[in-house]
Amino acid sequence: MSWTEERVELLKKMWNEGQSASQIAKELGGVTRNAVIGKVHRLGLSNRGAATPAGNPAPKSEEKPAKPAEAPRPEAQPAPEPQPEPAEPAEPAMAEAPAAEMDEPATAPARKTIVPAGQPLPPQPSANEISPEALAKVSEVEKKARKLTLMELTERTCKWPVGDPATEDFWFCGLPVQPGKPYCEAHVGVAFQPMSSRRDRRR
DNA sequence: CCCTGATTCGC
DNA sequence: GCGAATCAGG
Repeated sequence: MSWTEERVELLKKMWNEGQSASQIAKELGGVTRNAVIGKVHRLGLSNRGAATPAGNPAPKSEEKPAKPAEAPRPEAQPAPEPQPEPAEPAEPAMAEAPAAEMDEPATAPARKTIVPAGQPLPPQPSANEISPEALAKVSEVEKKARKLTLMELTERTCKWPVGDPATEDFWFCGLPVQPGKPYCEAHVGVAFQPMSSRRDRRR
């Protein structure tokens, strides 16, 4: 494979979108993440987002230059979602091991709830007594989600479903999973409850 | 272990 | 110019 203009453009686009080199490499195909990084450097766009092409008095601190507004107001609207029904809350918190491996692509908590696709969002973590923080983190992370389809999921992509499976507006988080877990950090936070207020199971 | 980008250097 | 190997870090 060679760096055609199209490929370079896609590279630039994705790089500036904040995609990682490996993700870009996968997307392009035929190249490794090293190739991507190498190209990125040769193109001279190593510091993405921080558009400092022409001799600009580079900012001394580098943090999140490409993030204009994002003030996590803990009291602004951590409001998750109104639960339509008591439904199924989170995931099996079990002990520690949620029966990890299943070669099935469908390892997600996808509920086949027959909800009248109107506006309720059943598969969400439904606000329980989970840390409002964790919930806020989830809604925040969903913006950065890779929005993968079922087939795009791998052993290392977060399998948290977002949206209504009955509509087109459905996808999987897809962010890097927490090693050993089926979800990314944010979703692990809501999926595995600290096992409190969970004793309704009086077997 | 998984991942990230950065650099080097033979090709 | 290219990218594998390596480095440095999370």
